Amino acid sequence: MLLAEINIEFASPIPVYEQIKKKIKHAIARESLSANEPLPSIRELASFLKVNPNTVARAYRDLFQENIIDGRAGKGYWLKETGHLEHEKESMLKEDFLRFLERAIELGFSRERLKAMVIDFFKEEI
Amino acid sequence: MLLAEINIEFASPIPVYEQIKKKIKHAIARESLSANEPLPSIRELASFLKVNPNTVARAYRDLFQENIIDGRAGKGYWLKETGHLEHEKESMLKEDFLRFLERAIELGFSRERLKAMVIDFFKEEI
DNA sequence: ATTACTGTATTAATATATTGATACAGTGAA
DNA sequence: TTCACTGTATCAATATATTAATACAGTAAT
Repeated sequence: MLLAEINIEFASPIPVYEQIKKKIKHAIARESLSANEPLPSIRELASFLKVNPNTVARAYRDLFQENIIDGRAGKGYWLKETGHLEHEKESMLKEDFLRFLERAIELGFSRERLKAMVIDFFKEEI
Repeated sequence: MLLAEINIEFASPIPVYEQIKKKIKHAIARESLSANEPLPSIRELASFLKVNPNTVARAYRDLFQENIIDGRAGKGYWLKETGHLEHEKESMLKEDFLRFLERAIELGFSRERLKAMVIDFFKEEI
C-alpha cells in the first residue's frame, strides 16, 4: 500500500485518526491493499503524515477491533484474509442499514412506504 | 404534548439535548403532537426534567433549524404545518440513505449488489 | 546479548462539546 | 407602564474526546 494514498486535512473537524481509518478502508475497497499485505508501520506512517505515532496507533487499533486488520507487537499490522473480510463487510453494512431503518421508523414512515422510497432512491441516485 | 412523554437517561453517553430532540421527534411521529400545537416552554420542560434551561433551548434551536418547529421570543415554540413536515422528513430520510450508500461504496460494494442486499433486508427485517 | 526495528501502555496537554449561571430582550395582558 | 411570562445571548464551568510525550515490551536477525 502506498503511503501517498493517505493524505490528511488538518483543517477538517474530522479527527485525524478517523481520516486515516477511512483512507485505509478506501484502499482496501479499491484493492490497492490486498490480503495479508503489511500496512506501513505505526512510526513510518506517523512520520510521513507528521502526526504523533499514537494517532496512527489509535486508527490501527480501531481497524483491528473491527476485524479488518491483524497485528502483533514486533511484527506490525497486515490486512486480514479477504474472504473473512467479505463477511465482516456485509455485516457492517447490515448494521448500517438497520440504523437507517430505525431512524426512518422514528420519523414515522411505514414499512411499505419506506420500501417504495428506497426503490425510488435507487432509480435516482449514483 | 404530554411532559411525561419525555424522559431522560442521565447515565447515558448520549447528550441530554439529543435525547430531548429524539423524544420530540417520536411524539411527532406518533402524532401525539399535532400541527401548530405549542411545545412546553423552555423553562417548563427544563424544570420538569431538572436540567438547565439552556439544554432545552439547545434542543429547540436544533429542531427549529431542522425546520421541524417554529417559534419566537415571547410566544414560545410550536410544531410546524405537517404538510411542510412531510417534505422535510422525506428529505431528511433521503440524506440518511445517501450517507448509507456512501459507506457502502467505501466498503467496495457495487450498486447492483447493494440493491440486491437491500431487497433482501426488506424481506427479512422489521 | 545486542541491535533495530515492531506495537503497547500510561499519563499529560490540548481541543471540543456539553451543560450551567446569569443577564438581556420580545410579547401580550392587566 | 407594569407584570409575568416567553426566547436569546454571553460567558464560565465541566466533561469528554483527541492528540502528544515518554517509557515499556515483543520479534527477529546478527
